[in-house]
Amino acid sequence: MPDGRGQLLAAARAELEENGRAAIGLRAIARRAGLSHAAPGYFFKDHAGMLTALATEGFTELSGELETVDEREAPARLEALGRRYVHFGLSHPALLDLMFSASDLHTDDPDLRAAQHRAISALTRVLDAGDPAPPDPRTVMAWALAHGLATLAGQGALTPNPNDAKPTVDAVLAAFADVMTRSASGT
Amino acid sequence: MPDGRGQLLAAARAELEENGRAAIGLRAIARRAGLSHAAPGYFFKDHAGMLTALATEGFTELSGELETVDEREAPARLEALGRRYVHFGLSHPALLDLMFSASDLHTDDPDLRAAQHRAISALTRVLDAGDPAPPDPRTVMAWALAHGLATLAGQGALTPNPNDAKPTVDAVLAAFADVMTRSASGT
DNA sequence: TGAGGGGACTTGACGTTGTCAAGTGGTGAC
DNA sequence: GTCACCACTTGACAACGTCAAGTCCCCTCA
Repeated sequence: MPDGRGQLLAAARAELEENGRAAIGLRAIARRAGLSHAAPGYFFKDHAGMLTALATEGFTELSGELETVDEREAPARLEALGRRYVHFGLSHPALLDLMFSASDLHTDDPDLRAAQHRAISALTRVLDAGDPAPPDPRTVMAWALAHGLATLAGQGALTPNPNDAKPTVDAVLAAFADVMTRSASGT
Repeated sequence: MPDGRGQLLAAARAELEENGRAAIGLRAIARRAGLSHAAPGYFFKDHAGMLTALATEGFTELSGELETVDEREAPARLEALGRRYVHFGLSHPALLDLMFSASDLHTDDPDLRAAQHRAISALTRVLDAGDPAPPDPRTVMAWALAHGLATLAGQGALTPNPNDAKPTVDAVLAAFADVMTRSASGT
């Protein structure tokens, strides 16, 4: 059960959340996982490759959370989706940051792309009830709002301590849902 | 006029935009600026200190752009603000990313804090016509939307190539302004 | 039973990095 | 004319990412 790759990824996750992105060195995670200094190179090829694997894991987890939203509960699903997205960002701020730092990742990695696609599908399925291209501006709007809220709150931009941000976040999500339904009813 | 600190910051900016965050090494920017390998240490103390200086510069520039919005043009100012924020993010994606990566910066640096405060003031001044605490949820909502849009577009999450994102972004901002005015008129 | 091959690492070495202590040169004050 | 200060440089060190080569162990096929 203790497979090297998994242990290394877990070590990297821990290092990321405890000490920030700069602390995830290949040798540091190897030490933490109890493997030799070159083991990460064997599994991930590269430092960027290792970050890519970490980001992939992040997208997979995010998808899992988003997919628990029931597509049928029409009025509340938008808010539910936003709440889950933001909750993810508040629980793993550094990971969300990494997931969207294109220049540090191998953006053409097929696993990464698949995981990204799954997360985006989870969003569009609920919001658009489909997968239209180009997406409805309102879908992108909801995604951008959730994403911005998640990153701002997670980095402590809204409140000095990220943990205090939840009331603000909830108020914003509620206001957004309110604004959306009002504008829709007036059509 | 060629002061060391300024040259180093310029070199760091160039390295960041050309090769991404991972490429801004202390020695690399020293080489690029034509100084000795330890010069960055003298000016910035730390690697994190150097990133902090870079982020500070970013916030100052962002403030400058946001402050050109005229506070009086009531209906359009919200959209104008969002457009400038997103434009900044599209022009300097890696910099915006860095500015909000708390774990890589010295977040208690007074210069950084002042620059952050100035940027946030520029936002709240236009949106709230003041500096209320806690801020109006709608203010935070507009900020989060602009921020999310800027980071998603800048990292190529909306379109494969970040440069193609502008039409999408414009559509979203227009839709947001529309939604906001509709919901306000129905009060 | 024994040879062969492959996966999962380790060992060792290389050049490069961040950081620090100590030095150097030039400018202005007294 | 010396003294102090500023803006760096020089040199050293441990730690880092990357690569080539080696080791161990399990599985397969004869």
